[in-house]
Amino acid sequence: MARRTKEGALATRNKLLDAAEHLFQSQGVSRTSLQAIARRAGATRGAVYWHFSDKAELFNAMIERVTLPLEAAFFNDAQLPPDSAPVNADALVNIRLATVEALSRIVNDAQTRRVFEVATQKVEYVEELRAVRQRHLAIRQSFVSRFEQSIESGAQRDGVLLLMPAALAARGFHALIDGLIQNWLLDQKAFDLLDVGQHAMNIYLRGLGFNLAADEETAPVSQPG
Amino acid sequence: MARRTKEGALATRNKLLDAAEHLFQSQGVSRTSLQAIARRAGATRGAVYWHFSDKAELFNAMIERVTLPLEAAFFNDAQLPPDSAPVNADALVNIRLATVEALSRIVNDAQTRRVFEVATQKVEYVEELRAVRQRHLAIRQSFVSRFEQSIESGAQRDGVLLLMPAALAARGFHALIDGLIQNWLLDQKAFDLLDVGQHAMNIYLRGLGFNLAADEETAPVSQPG
DNA sequence: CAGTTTACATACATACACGGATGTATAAAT
DNA sequence: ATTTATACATCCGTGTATGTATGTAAACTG
Repeated sequence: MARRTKEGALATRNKLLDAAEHLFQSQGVSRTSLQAIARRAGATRGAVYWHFSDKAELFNAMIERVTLPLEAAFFNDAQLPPDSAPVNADALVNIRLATVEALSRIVNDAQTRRVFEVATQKVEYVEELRAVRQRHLAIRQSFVSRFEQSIESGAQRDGVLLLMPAALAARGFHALIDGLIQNWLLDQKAFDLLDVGQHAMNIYLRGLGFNLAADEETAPVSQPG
Repeated sequence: MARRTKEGALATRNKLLDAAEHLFQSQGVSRTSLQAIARRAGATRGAVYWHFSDKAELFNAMIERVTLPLEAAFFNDAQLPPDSAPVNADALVNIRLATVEALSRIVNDAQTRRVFEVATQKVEYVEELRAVRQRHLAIRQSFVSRFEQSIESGAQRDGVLLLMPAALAARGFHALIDGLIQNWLLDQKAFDLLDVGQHAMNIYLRGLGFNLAADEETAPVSQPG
């Protein structure tokens, strides 16, 4: 066979990535051959090598297919149009909403969950995947920076005296969320990610010095009845 | 050559595990052959197969060589002899001390750090390593349970009204510490694990409702001058 | 409609890794 | 002093992954 059409080619590409997701999840990345990926996608290794230069690039594409939209959502929702509430200065609320939405997506979207599981448990981050690691670190840094800004501006707005430099507080906040996600992915029925996530987040912010009593109702979204 | 002596055999075994640690760290578990491990240890695959049935068992032995003493230290230090202070009822202080010591060990002991790095970044948790995963989950659960008890008893002792069920609060606490460790391992010069760890821990506990002002001096250990 | 490019499929050459079989020198038991 | 089990070393057969080279039909181009 050969070239079907440009849309057909893109469909093939997506099928390959779909197959990779599932196989990586069940067998791990290193034990999954390109042959197996191609077979599951109803194609051959020829198709794989046409779309991707090697397994590392395929892996990278698989990750980005999920994380790019997720990052966009995060950075858009975080600076959402201040039409719902005039308090657009309260960056802390934005962060909390965005965090809840991220947790929610991990819980509810199977593909996101699958890819996260692969990225955290089913792959070895060695030299070959240096690019992925670098990107991961960069994204993490941008998250932490955003947290830092939000915490700092929130503290100034509310006249809160932070008990810890904002930069370090942001590290802790990120680690808390990240740790919850990773632990939940390891044993998904051990606890309710949404529930524990929201509570823990509020506890941490309260411990930082914020008084969340006022907007307490804002945080537990997705339960408006 | 052949049987040197029982001590010699144990030395060989340890050399094999040492070699495995370093090779796993730099190349990942799956890309490291038993042949390479043997070579680095100054032995051959024969020695490997004598001491371990396969790579999974070798990996498991490598993990346990570090985690078994660490667990013992944690569960001993946590219920340390109440001679230094008569307040042995304050389980919260014990937990905080044990946590700081654990972080400290990760920062200061190269071998512990190495094995943690392998366990979190350089291995794929697939069927073959189910035993390791099960053990990991069990240990985590015992940690969380201990946290839960400490939080609950601490709250009762201090008359603190917890803003969250102790079981969930413990999940959050564990996720915070675990997340900090994992993030630090990913980029060890991004922040100071001891510093951020202690601050974040105190912030979280304060957010839970505890007033740590009294024993605040107890927490920032390892800085007595 | 002929040529070119695209989107794959097929075939092959190379390269290891694994596990098991077998060999063997030495320590320990008798 | 034998015997025996131990602690390895060496060799080999088999399976399988990777990368590349080449074949080819369909789509696009002019």
